Amino acid sequence: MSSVRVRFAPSPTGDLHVGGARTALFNWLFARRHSGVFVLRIEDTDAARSTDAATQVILDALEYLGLDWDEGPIKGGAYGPYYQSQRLDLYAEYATKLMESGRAYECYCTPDELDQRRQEQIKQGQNIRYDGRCKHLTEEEKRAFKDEGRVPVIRFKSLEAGETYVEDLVRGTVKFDNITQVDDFVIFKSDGMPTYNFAVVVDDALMKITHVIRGDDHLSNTPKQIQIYEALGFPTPKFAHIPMILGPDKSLLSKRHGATSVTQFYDEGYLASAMVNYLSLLGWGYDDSQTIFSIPELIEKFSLERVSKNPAVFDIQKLEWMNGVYIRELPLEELFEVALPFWRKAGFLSEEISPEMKEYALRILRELQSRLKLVADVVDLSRYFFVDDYPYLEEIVEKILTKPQTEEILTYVYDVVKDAQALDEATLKPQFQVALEKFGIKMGDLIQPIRVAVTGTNVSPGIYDVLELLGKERVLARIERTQAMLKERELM
RNA sequence: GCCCCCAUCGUCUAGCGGCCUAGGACACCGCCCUUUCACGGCGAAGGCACCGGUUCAAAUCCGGUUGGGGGUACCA
Repeated sequence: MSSVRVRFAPSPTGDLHVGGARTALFNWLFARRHSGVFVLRIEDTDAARSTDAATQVILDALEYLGLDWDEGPIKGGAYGPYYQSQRLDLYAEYATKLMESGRAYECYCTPDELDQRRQEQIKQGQNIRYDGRCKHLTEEEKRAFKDEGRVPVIRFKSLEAGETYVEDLVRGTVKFDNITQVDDFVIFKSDGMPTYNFAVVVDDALMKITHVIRGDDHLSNTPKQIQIYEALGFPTPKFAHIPMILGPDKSLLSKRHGATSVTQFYDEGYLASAMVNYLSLLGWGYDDSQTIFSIPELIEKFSLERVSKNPAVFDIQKLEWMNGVYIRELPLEELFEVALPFWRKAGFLSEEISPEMKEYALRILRELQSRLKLVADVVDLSRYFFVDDYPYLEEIVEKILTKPQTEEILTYVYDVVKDAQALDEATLKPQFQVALEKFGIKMGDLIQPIRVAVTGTNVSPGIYDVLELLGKERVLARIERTQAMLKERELM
């Protein structure tokens, strides 16, 4: 049994889209599942749109997701180069073979002429296809065109009868009519670059790709590619077309639906484990009860047989939930590592971190862990732990600190804290209970004003944890700050 | 226009002729826990697009309709 070789072949024209990431993931899982080889190939034949920067972004995104490739950029391999722009002579070689065997020919029609004829075909309700008029050009005719300054393209001479069958691992056998569906398409552009449908075949064949796993949008192109494989005498690989990813409005997922690039998700603090898990569920499912899968589990359980046929809507809420699940499972030390860049960026922590500061940060994370959906949330949720001039949420002050007795309650708490041995629940709670009697209020009526006073908001971890973390000095200062703030408001 | 693909709760999906009164997860709603917010626990609501067949029996098979998606480039 020959070993599995699959590839992911992005074109470096922008960020890595989640659709591309999902395709890369399925290929990677398939390779790992079958102890095969995962090849990364950069399809940069569109010179106008491809950039080195975009290539780097894609490489970074794959690295972040943990999708390591066995052959490709940086790594190299026996079937390189892995940039299409460096394989031009190969494409020329195989195009020449097709010319020599009579399966390709020069076409001198200009884009304008082609477009005009296309419009005509549309108007007449005909199939849109190349009419083959350059198929039998004489040498004189070619010379005449050249003298006009025309630069030819090379077209593939497609089959003129019969049907082409795509044996798809996800969809079964799909039949295409050769006459109406496969025309003499361009394989070499006038700028000397191969087109996708040609280069992809040459590369996949030469790189010994055994399974082509790619987006559904390529299904219609497959018969063209199969005809090239056959014309060149290459064995055809197995195909598996996986469903598209859509936005909430059921149209193809794109930038206007919000975050769609892997880089954006990385920047917002999504864990790679959550991204991979979520992406794996877009177009694939295991059984009726499991949704959380570790990467080893995914590798063990992934199979093309269970890939679904219908397009999947990208559900950001489910991704967020899943990210929360993985954050909660993270050891505190690791959570600290991922939170650190966000804290630094917010200016809460500097480059140098003392052991005491790290200990403090770890204790904060212990309280915040169950409250995070995105790692980026850690900044807003921990602000008052790091800055003393934290903002007061106006509507919360209005709601909580304008109640009668607030002044007295704060003063009472101030005195309790001032004399307390420790700011833990065991010490404080009995004292607070005394206050309940004294003011005729419930625990919530006591704790909420304290919370707003020391954090500026009505949302925080348990109050005893907050007070203890803040420490006596800061708690007293904050109560004073709040009292001063309230006094000022009265004057206004 | 033509061709191809697809069709189970709002969303992702389980289901591959009888285990289905259609299961799970997210979201939503209610309750519990509770000092707020989360977490956690419990519960409710919610779907086989439609019409014909085949069959003793269909969400599952076949055909059509409708709807959605993709392709039809000197983009990939």
